[in-house]
This record gives sequence, C-alpha cells and structure tokens, in this order.
Amino acid sequence: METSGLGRDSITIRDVAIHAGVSIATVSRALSRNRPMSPQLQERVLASVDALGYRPNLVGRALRQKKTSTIGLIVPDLENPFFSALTQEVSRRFSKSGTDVLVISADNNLELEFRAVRSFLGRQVDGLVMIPCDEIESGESVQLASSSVSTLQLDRFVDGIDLSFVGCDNTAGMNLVINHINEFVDENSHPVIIIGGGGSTSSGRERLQELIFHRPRSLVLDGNFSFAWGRQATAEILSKDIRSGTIVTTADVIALGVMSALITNGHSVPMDFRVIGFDDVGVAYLANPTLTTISQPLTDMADSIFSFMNTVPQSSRIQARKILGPKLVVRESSPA
Amino acid sequence: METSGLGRDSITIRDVAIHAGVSIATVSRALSRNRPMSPQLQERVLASVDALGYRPNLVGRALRQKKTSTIGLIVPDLENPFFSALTQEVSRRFSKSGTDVLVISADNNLELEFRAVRSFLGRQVDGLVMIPCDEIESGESVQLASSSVSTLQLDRFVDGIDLSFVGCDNTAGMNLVINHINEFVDENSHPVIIIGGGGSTSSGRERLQELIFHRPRSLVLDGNFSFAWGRQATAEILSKDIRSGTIVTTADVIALGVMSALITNGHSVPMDFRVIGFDDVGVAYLANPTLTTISQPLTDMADSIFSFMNTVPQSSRIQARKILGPKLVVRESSPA
DNA sequence: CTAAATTCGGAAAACGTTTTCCGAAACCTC
DNA sequence: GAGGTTTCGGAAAACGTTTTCCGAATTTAG
Repeated sequence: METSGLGRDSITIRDVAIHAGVSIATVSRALSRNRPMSPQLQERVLASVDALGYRPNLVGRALRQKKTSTIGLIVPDLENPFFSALTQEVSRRFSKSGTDVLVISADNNLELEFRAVRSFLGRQVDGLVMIPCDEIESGESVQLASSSVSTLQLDRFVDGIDLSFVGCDNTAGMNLVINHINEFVDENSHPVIIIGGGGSTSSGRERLQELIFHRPRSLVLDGNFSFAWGRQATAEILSKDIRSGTIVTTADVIALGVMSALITNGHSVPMDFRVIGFDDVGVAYLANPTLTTISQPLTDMADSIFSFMNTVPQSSRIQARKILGPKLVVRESSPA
Repeated sequence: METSGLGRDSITIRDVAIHAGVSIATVSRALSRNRPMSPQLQERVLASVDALGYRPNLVGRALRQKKTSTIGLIVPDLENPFFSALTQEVSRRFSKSGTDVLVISADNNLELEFRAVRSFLGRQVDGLVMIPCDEIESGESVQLASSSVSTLQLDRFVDGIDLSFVGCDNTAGMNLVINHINEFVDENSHPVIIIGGGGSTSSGRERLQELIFHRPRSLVLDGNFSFAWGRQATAEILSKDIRSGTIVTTADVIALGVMSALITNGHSVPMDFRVIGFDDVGVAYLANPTLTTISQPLTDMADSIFSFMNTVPQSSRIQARKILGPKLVVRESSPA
C-alpha cells in the first residue's frame, strides 16, 4: 500500500535505475527501444518500471529532445459549434499518432490571440494550427508564429502571407447555393437578401464576395459569425417592411439566429422566407425547420492538417494549399 | 531584417547574457524581479532582451521550477455545447491569471480519458480538472490523477471518491422543473414522460432520480446525452401511440433532439407535447419553439474551480464541494 | 578608522531526460 | 589463437532555466 495523498516526490528514471541495478542510460534505452539490447536485461528494467509505477517526466524529455510531441490549436471562438466540431476532429486525428493537441480559444480577441501564440511558442509546441481571427489584423500573430515553428492556417487565412492553408472552397460552396436558389428565385417578386458575417475573415469575405458577384442587386448586411447578429440583421430586414424573400447567410450560426427571429415575429420559413446557411453544424439538422446549408468536410480537413504537419518541409518556402470541396445539403428551410 | 524562415536556433538566456555583458543569473533576475537589483543594470539587461527578441523557454523553466503554469481540463465531449461553453468559461477564468488551460476531449471513451490523464500527468500540469465520463468506470482515471496532482471534479463526480467537486445542484434544478409542471399537469389526461441521458454519470443519475422520485408512474427512457438519443427516444414514444404529454429530459441536447423529432412527425410543441430541457445551452434560446430549461451558472462554476485550484490545500484530506444553484427559464416549449 | 553588516553580481548545481562517446567484452574470421 | 569487428552497458554532457551559495564591494555602526 503506497502512500496516497498528494505531493510525494515522484519517481524518476534514477530510481528505476537503482531498483534494477543498472545505469540511467540503460533504463532510457529499455523504454525507448532506441537501441537494441539484450532481452533479459530489458525485461528486468521493465519489471522495475512496473514495480515502481514509473512514468517519464515529459518536461525533462522535451527539454532534451527539443520536441514536445504537442501541437497548439488556436480557435477564434469555442462556442461556435463549427469550431468546436473542427477542434474535436483535429484532436481526434492527432491523438491517434500520440501527439496531444493543446487548444486555446482567442475569444475573437486579437490580443488574446497574440498571447496564445506567445504562450504556445514558449511552450515549444512542435507545430501550430491557427484559425486566424482577422484576415488583416491577425498578420502579426501569424507572422510571429510562423517565424519560429511550423505553422498552418485552417479554415481562414491571413492576407498576403505565404503560409500553408487548409480549408474548404468557399467560392464553390457559394456557387452551389447560387445554383440552388436559381431554381426558384424570380428576380422581381422574390428578393434575395444576403446576411454576411465575419467580413474581416477570409472565409466570410470569400463567401460574401461570391454572393454579391452573382446577385449584385441584393440587399446586403454584414456583421459577425454569431447567433446574435443573425437576429439583429433580421430585425433590420423586417423594419424595412420586407415580408418575403430568400435569405442567404455566410454561416449556420447566423442562419439559426435569422430563423429564430423570423419565427418569433410570426413569419414562416420557408413559406415567407427561405433561409440558407453555411457549415452544416450539428444543430442545422435539428432546427425547425431543418436548415439548408453547405456541408464542410471536417474529417478531410483534419486529415489534411495532419498530413501537412508531418510532411511540409520546414525550411522550404514552397507553401501548400489544400482546398476541399463542400456539398450542398437541401433541407426544409429552402426546399428544392 | 532578421532571417525569416524556420528552424533557426532560438536565442537563449545565455545569448542575452553575452549581449548585455552580464551573467546568466543576472538576466534571469532582471526578468523575474526575483531579487532587487540596481535599476541601470536591470535596464541594460532588458534592452538586450528586447534587442534580441528573447522569449524564455518555458520547458526549461518548468523543469527547474517543477511547475508549468498550466492546468489540464478533460471533457467528455467537445461537441456537446454545454461542455464547450463550460470549457470556454474555465479557460477564460484561468487565462486572466496567466495559467494556460490545456483541453483534451475524451470523446466519451474511457480509454481515451485514461490516456488523457496520463498525458497530462506526464506533462506535469499544476492541476487537473475533470468532467468524468462515467460515475463508476472513471474511478481509475480520477484516482490516478488525484494521486499525483491537485485534481478537481467538475459538473460530474465519481462515486465513492473523496475528491473536491464543483457543480450545480441537480436535485434543486429538477425540483424547479417539478414545480413548474405541477402547475399544469393533470395526472390522468396529461402524462409525464421522462427521457433520461447519461444515466451512468452522476449528473444524469441525480436528475433522473429526482424526476422519478416525484413522478414515479411516468414512462422512463434512458440513454445518453446526445441529439440522436433524443430523436430515438421520441420515436419510441410515438410508436407507443402516445400523442400528448409533458416530456422532461435531463439535458438540452436531448430535448432539442426530441423537439426536432416531434415536429418532423407533425406534432406540435407545446400544444401536443411540452418539452423541458436542462443546461440552457446557447441554442435553447434559438430553437423553435424556444426551449424551457434549467440554467446552470457557468461563470460561477468557473470561478469556483479557479479558487479551489488555488486554495484547496494539497495535503489535506478535507475535500470541498461547491454546489451552485440553478435557475428555471420558462420559454415557449413549456409556457407557464 | 576599523569592524560588522549589507548589497549585489557571478559560478555552479539542480531539475529529468536523451544521447554521444568510450571501453570492455564477446563474437567472428582466417 | 591473434586480429578485427561487432555488441552492449555506463559515464557524462547536454537541453534552458532558476536558485543557492559565495565572495567582493560597498555601506553602516561604533
């Protein structure tokens, strides 16, 4: 019966060495299988490891190896279900290979984002994955990150920075939306209203631009990626005495806010207003009515991030981009 | 213009010392303000730090100080919006004090949970916060964790383990629900249906027990905390030819699944079925109809975790429990 | 003006690993 | 059986920091 309770000095590799009657180096080798050794000795060491319940101190190891088996992930906002799903997917992928993913939410705040980068760099992460808060203003953070560790941009990128990126094809996604609404939109009687969000992020901008390009005469409102903005934008629309139309948004969270506000105010979806989202977060399928949206290939994105992290050469200036194809998912909020 | 590109050897405290013409110890002291020193020397050192862009290697520091300024947070499932909101809140609280929160999702998997504990212990986190996956089966993980680092249980606890806990008063919460439904439930004509979830977690069990205690004759279905289970349970109910009633669930995610399935099948909420959730996740307010639920004090919970982590004595066997009070939020899915 | 006390910078140990380097022993090969 | 090669365990350096300990210099006290 060992002493339970806290703060007892933990056993180090030295204790194991003494217990097994070998040198420290031998213990290290027995555990890392770094160099072949005689099986009986190996077994003896491992027995001591078990007997003492030894667990290597990863801080010591990291210091020596200059490698922490850890990558950092900086997300703009964990409460956005799209980002939490993406986080889950990325963690899952890396954990298979034994590297831990450390997550910090920047809370949509540039200063916190910068601090997160510094913290991760200080912690000597082996790599950094960023979903930058802002297409312009995050430049400093991304630059700092990439100057000292292998850094990847996910879902969003920073303008004018030569850095690898994994994301979905927002333009193609919006083209799917355009094709979809072309099937029923009658330009005169059935207006298209565009509610953007995250206009200062690359993905928000790309989606919005493509929409405006194809529907230049539409009413456009731009805000951020949030439920609240969806509700607020809807209030603006209704205050303009618009009573029907197709509302295209640049994110599901906005679309859900829109639907909520419409319904609260007694308007029917899809009879009065059709609503279309982007991302296909889990609740899109549960909303009432269920939400027509663009589905992003989360698992593929996570896989790509993983393989980039392991293959993209650190020294080369050739940066890679992986743009994955989204899919249209037609549901009740905008039926075919 | 410094060399950009990766992998250049980073500057260490030694480089700063040379640049400033002082000893390593002096640099360390200038930065840590650990011991008073002459202002002009301090300034000289700090100038060198700036000039070289030196950032301390936190791994080296951690090894020496036996302290990483880091705590680990293990959550069962990041895709559950309640947990992601709680994660955000906890991170936010700790980041104010300069300690980073490292998050690992156990994916509702006991083995992954155990691995997460081992990983965090190896990484020498200063503390560990766990939302255990299972009231019984997580015992091993929690035991291991608490045996070597200050460990706190959040939202859920493990049975029969003497370890500090922060959570909300599930029993009180369910009593609020009971009082609420007592206002309109007519025992004969208006059945109460209970859809549990997470029966193998303490919070799921507590909530379910209290419901059954007060409504012993109700139909009870038990599953897990997920949208999918809510939908599945609803299918079972409808297959029994039940066409009206009050459906009380033990989590919002379940309730949202229930409402979704009811509406898909042409039943009205709250006219045919009232639906009540628990947690008050963000989307509860956006659902159609909006969801009546129990609101948990997330910020208070995060604050309590923070203060426990800093005050609860490591050696003492006296463990603390902080049970916070929830609130009833009446919305459209079950109006007053 | 001397002795004692205080200040303050530097040398070196320490944290827990991995890994390089050595040397001894064992194994071949002819 | 001698020379060469391989095998394999241990001593010690190294990773980047903080902190203890020392001693020199300066101040204060008597």
